[in-house]
Amino acid sequence: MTEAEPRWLSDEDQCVWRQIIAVINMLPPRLERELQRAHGLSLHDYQILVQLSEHPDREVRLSDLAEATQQSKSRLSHQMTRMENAGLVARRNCPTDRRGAYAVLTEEGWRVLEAAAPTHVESVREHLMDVMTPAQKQVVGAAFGAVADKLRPAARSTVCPSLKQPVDPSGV
Amino acid sequence: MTEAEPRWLSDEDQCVWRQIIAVINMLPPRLERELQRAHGLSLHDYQILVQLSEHPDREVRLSDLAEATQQSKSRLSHQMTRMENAGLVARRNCPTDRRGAYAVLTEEGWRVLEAAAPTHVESVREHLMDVMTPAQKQVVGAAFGAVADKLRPAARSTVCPSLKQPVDPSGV
DNA sequence: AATAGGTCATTCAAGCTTCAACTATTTTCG
DNA sequence: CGAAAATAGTTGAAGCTTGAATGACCTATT
Repeated sequence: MTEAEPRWLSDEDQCVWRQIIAVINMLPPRLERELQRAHGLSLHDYQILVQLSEHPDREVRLSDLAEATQQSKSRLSHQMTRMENAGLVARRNCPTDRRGAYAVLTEEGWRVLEAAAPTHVESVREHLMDVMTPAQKQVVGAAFGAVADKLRPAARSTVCPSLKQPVDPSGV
Repeated sequence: MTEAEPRWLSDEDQCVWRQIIAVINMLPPRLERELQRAHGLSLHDYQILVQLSEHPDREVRLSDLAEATQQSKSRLSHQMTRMENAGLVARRNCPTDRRGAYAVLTEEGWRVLEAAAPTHVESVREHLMDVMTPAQKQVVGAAFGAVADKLRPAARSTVCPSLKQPVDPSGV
């Protein structure tokens, strides 16, 4: 693609976009392979374990979990089934809403997460965080924060009580 | 996720990492849905069409194409089969290396790309480029260029020169 | 010229993701 | 109230991705 016609991307923007998409294409597979080899977990498994571990009683409503991990309910449902079969999580019916259910972290799931976390963090450092300067990281954080906010289904940012204790800005 | 024992992530890094992964999780599906609805193309289809369109004779060796689009040969092979069936590309045997093959952009593929490009560019703008300030874009380009370079098997840098000049992050 | 070892590309099977359809429950509101 | 609409979550089938295995060909070394 070359011609500059209506609302095209400038050369600089084009270049930035290609770097971003290259990272999007390469980073998750790399992290996943390392997680997989070392602990038999997928990246999505890991993200779910992390979410659960950070919530009171290590349980989260499925809808909230789907939103927190940026995936469809359908996918989460399949994912849950797999992780349930692997013994990492369990489902629990919601007493106050009979449609609903909680995902609960099992003891096993907690242990696996504890074991996997250091390796995974090391991967993230090696391939991402240690490659950027502190100043770059700060700008990237701000820029991607804005992008992510705009991508998120805007509705319920402050509503749902079962999510989010206040405090820690890093802790979603 | 609590103890800080080995090499953990700082709160700031943690926060940056979560923004990045949120974008990685949300951006491609969003762009893909818009491309799909408007032109029946997947993001990977589009990336391949773009690559081909930019090469002499609109053809590229499959290995090179796989590398340029950051995917495995296996995946590309399946992808090619699908796109061939859709009439977007064709395969051509390499005359000088009988193991090899070229992917060639068809007339149809070119037309589809021409039709899809404006919409897709608009999506990229809307969800990504227009959300970042020029200064942010520059820093993100440089940072992700470094990350991508380190993730790539061996190859050369693809950071365009304009991104390499340092930037004052306070001006962001 | 022979052979060992590399590269190019495809195939298969298993697993994962997507989308639409579906059940069951709760909420809205005329 | 009671019908319509919205929400929570699941399911199934089709399609896509992955990783290992394979076949075919090239290249370096001897």
